[in-house]
Amino acid sequence: MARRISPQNPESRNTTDGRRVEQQAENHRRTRKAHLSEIAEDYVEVIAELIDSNGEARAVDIARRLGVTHVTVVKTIARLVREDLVSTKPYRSIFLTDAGRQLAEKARHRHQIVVRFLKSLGVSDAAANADAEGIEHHVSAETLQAFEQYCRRMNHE
Amino acid sequence: MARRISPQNPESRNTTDGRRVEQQAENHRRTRKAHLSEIAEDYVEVIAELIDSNGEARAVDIARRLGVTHVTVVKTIARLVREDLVSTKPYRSIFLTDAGRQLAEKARHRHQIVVRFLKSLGVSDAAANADAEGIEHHVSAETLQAFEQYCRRMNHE
DNA sequence: TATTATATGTAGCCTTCGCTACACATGTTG
DNA sequence: CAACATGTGTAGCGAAGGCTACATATAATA
Ligand SMILES: [Mn+2]
Ligand SMILES: [Mn+2]
Ligand SMILES: [Mn+2]
Ligand SMILES: [Mn+2]
Repeated sequence: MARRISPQNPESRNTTDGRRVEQQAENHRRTRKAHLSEIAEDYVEVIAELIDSNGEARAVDIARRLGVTHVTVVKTIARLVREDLVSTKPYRSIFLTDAGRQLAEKARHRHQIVVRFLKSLGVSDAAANADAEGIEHHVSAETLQAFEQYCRRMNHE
Repeated sequence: MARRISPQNPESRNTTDGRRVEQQAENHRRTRKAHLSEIAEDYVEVIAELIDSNGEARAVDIARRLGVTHVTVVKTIARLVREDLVSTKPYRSIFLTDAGRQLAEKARHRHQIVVRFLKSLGVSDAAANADAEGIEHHVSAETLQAFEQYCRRMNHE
């Protein structure tokens, strides 16, 4: 049983199939890579929100909003500093660099569109907000545009 | 500048705001948790595919489809064994447990719905397939239902 | 101002998912 | 069956994101 059709046996290794498999791998790689930027996006998004509403972003507030401890925030912020998305001074609050502000703006924009889209589809506010937090990071420009278009169509009728 | 309205100053700490912040934290926690199951879902999904098409799932094939090395596969499979989703014997291929099969079925189903939904929205095949790989893991039952409903509406007209 | 509450920072731990390098088992083929 | 190709396993590394415990700094207040 369990006859071996695959690896060493070329049967399932034709070019067509090989291309399909490579495409699948590429999609998974993209998704994994997206996950690396997810956290960065959520951080700068929350930081931008805090700066808007409070005038500044402090580690405890970021921690509270992300549901992690302040230690985790401090460590992650260190990475974001390395990546030139935020800047800090000891015992002072956290600032966005130009790149960080830009990323935050993009993230916020996308977040809003995804939420609006889900609501337009008939999803409840609670579920829309919850799901958007994950979905937002995996939406390509093309898909985002489709979401926007759908919202527009819904409103203009 | 940068007046301090937040932490030690109660101004932005009323109950309403506090609840909103707690909700936001909960959404982020959910998303993080979802990420832990993402990889498990992708693995069992790919394993199920391979068993269907090849009669068995081997580490190299899983690796090829996920775009990682076989070492990563072996290590992750070890975790899935601990979690009772798959089983292995040394130098033999990889099998799904009942729980694994069940999860794979759910993952495949969801994956298909998300892809169909995106295509129905007008997204290209390439983008739909790529984006679905990430989106699928962040779609609640409610949202999935909304996706299905939309597809049905599109077909029945 | 002294005390207390809150915020920030640091040390050190864990887990997961990646990788390379190399050893060993199994399958294929001359 | 011997040689070679392919698959599997293991050792050991790194980066990230979590955490607790504890030290230090800053802010609020008695
Ligand atoms: Mn998010
Ligand atoms: Mn967001
Ligand atoms: Mn996936
Ligand atoms: Mn999938």
